Amino acid sequence: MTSIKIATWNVNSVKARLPNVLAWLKEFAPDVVLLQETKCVDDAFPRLEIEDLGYNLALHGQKTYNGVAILSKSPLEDVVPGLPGSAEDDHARYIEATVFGKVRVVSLYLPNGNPIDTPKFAYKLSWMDRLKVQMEKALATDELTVFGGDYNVIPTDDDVYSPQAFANDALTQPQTRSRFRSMLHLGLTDALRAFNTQSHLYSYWDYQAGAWPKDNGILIDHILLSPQAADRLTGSGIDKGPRGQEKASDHTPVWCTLEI
DNA sequence: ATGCCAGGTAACACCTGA
Repeated sequence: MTSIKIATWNVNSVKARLPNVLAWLKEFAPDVVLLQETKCVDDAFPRLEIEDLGYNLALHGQKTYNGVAILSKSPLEDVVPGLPGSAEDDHARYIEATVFGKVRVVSLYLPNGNPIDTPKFAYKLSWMDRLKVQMEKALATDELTVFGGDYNVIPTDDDVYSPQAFANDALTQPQTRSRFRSMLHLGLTDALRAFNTQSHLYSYWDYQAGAWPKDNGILIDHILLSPQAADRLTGSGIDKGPRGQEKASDHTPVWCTLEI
């Protein structure tokens, strides 16, 4: 048996965050990393610096916005970029690959959806519907599957410092939350919650208004596991270290460990 | 509530984020 540590982190530009990312990879030593908001095309990705630390890469980037990636200390197999289900969706928000020869991992960046009275919210909801279809397909196999990323979903009012402040936000709407719950009801396990049941655990703190020192955060980065993966789950948590560093991303990594 | 910070693009302002 081998233990692997899988983490998801929205880095808010991999180029601007490169020193932070490299320092964290060395210190935290994850085996698999799911990145979001890399904000650069694949040719501009800081490939060599990360490969020097022993990682293989699967990239699905775009200019300025979005962009997802998978880093793995194992080779990456059967890489598939893009979320199926819409020909006109050109956002780089989804990539999947097999790592360690047996674990199917997905790095996803679910649309924010604000403001809720615009097509952006409809796009978010339809993207969630398409994601659920992918999850159903994965569950129809017997693979160990890990869906990690920035879901842009605050699952409950216990996952936000001020429910009132987010009452009209796309991240807390009933349509958003019901879709997230329906993913769990497929039989997926929330890796963080399997080992951490206390309320007010956060993975994101706004840059503005002193949100970090005041701990005014929200929990929006999640790792959902297929039953076969959940059977191998041995631990999980949030690594708040990176959020306190200079030039930090506004998100911090969420992680889990699997015995495979 | 908006856009108080941050990043990117492009150009010395504007868009997006959550």
